[in-house]
Amino acid sequence: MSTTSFRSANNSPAASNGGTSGGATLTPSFSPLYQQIKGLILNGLRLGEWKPGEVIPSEMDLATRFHVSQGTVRKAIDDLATENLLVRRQGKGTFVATHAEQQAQFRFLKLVPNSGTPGSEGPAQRHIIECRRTSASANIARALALRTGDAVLQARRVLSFVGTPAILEDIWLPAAPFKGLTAERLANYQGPMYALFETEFNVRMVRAEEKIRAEPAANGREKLLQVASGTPLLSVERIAYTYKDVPMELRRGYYRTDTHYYHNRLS
Amino acid sequence: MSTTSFRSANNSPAASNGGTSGGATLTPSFSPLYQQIKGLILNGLRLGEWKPGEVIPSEMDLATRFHVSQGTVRKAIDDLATENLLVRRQGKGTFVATHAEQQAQFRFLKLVPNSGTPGSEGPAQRHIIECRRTSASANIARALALRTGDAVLQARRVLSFVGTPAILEDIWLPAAPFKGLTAERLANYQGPMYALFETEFNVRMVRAEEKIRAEPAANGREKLLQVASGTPLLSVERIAYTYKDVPMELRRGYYRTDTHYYHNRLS
DNA sequence: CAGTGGTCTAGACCACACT
DNA sequence: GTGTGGTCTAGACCACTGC
Repeated sequence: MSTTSFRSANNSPAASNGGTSGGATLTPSFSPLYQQIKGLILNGLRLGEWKPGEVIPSEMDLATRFHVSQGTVRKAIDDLATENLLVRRQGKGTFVATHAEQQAQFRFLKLVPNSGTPGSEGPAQRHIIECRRTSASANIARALALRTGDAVLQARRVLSFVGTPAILEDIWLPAAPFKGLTAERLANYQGPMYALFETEFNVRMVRAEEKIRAEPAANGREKLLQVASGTPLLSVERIAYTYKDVPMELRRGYYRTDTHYYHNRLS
Repeated sequence: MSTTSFRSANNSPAASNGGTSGGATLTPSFSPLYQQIKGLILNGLRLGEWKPGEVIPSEMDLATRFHVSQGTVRKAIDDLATENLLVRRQGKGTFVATHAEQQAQFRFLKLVPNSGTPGSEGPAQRHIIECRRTSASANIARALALRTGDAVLQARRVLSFVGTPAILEDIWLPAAPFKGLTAERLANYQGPMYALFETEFNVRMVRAEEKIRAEPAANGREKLLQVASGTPLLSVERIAYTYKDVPMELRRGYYRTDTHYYHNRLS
C-alpha cells in the first residue's frame, strides 16, 4: 500500500472544496484542513466515541485515518486542548478531559475562603433540601432552550464549609438528556454531580456563563444560609453548556461573601 | 555528532544578536527554543522596543535575527498572541496589542446593562471626586508590592450611564513608574485612562485579578451612588499587572447591580 | 507586484512513560 | 525498546494587504 496521494486526493476529511473540478460546490466556507479535523474529532467526542478519561488515538493514527499529516492533526488537537476538551500527556497519549474524577473543587465554582488556599477547608458538606421532577417555567425553559412545560429536574441544596453554610443553590436540568435520572437518584448520589453526568449520561459541561449581582438575603434564603435578613449575598446565575453550545444546566446560587470571596482572573 | 548542534550546544539565540538589550541573564534553564524566543520578544515589549499599536518585525526577520527557523518564531508569537500581548493581521504584520485606542469599553470592566448590548448605553460619564498624591498605607503598599509610605497617586471617581451612577471606584497607582504624572493631569485627562498609561508611560496592563464580594452601601458610598443606605453592592477589588507580573494598579470598586450585572465566562 | 501571516507537509530528533 | 507527545527545521503553497 503506497502512501501517495494523501494531499492531492483531497478525498477524506470533509470534501473540502471543489477546487478546479467541475463540481462547483459553491461552499462559501473555505475552512482550513486542521479545522475540519478539529470538527471530526469534536464529533467523536459528542457521539461518545471516546468518553471522558479515555485516550483518543495517537496523532499518527488520526493522521492516517484522516489522510493528513501528523502536524495538521497536531494543530487540531492543540486547539481542542487549549479549549480544555482534550488533555495531552507526554509519553502516554491524548485524553478526553474529565472534570469528574479529579477530586478538585467543583467545576466552575470560584469561591475561595478569605484565609487559606482554595481547597484548605476540605470537602463541602452537602445538604439537599429539595429534589423533584417538574415542568419548566417560561424562564427556565428559555435558559435551557426548552419549551415551557418540558420536563426538568430541579434540586435545591446548601453547601457548607466547616459547618458554616456558604452556598445555597437551585439547579435545573433538562430531563431528556438525563433520561432515567430520578430525583431520588440525584438526591442520594455522593460525589461530584458532574461525575454522574459524565459517567452515566455522557454529558460533559464544557463552558459556562454567569450573571452576578448583589442581592439582599430574603425569601427564606436568610434562614438557610444563617444570616440576618437583608444581608448582601452574591447572586450567581449560571448556564453551563455541552459541546455544541447546548445549554444543559441552570444554576441560581446565593453565596455568602463574609467568609469567602469570588475570585476572578482577567486577561 | 554534528547534525544537532542547535539544541545541545547552547548557542543561545539570546547572546547572538548584537542589537539592543544585552540582557543574556545566564539562564540555567533548558527551556524549548520557542520559549526562549518568546522571552526575548517579551523583553522587547517590556523595554518599549516596540510600543503598543506598532508592528513588530516580520516572522522571517525575527527568525534570522534569533537564528532559528520561521516556524519556531511562529510558535512563540502564537503563544504571545493567545495571551493577548500581540495581534496578528494577515497580510499586514504582527502588532503590539493595545487596549487604549480601541474605543471599546474599559479594559477589564465586565459590567453589562440589564437590557441591551454591552456598549448600547454610549460612553460613561466620568466624575472625578478626588485626585491626589499621597503615601501608601500598609494595605495599599502590599497590594502594589511597595513599601509602606511610598508615594502613590490616588483617585476616586463615579461612572454614570445615561445619567445614573453605576460605579464608584478608588484607584491607586505607584508613583514611581508614572513619574511626572500629577494628580491634576490625571484628573483632567479625557479618554481611557489606560491610553494615557500606554502612550505616556509605556505601562501596559496585561492581566488582572479580582476579589468580588457583596457589601451593603455605607460610609457615604450610598450618596455617591444614589442608593439607599444598606443597598447591596458588588465590591470588586482588582489588581492589574504589567508584563512581568508586576502590579501596577489597585482598584476598589462598588458596582450597582440593579441596572447592570457582572458578566463572566467560564471554561 | 512583493511582503506578510496562514496552512500543510515530511522528516528529524528529544523527552517521557511503559514494559 | 517501543510508542507517545514535544520540538525544530526547511520548503512549498495559499490568502490577504498595499503599492
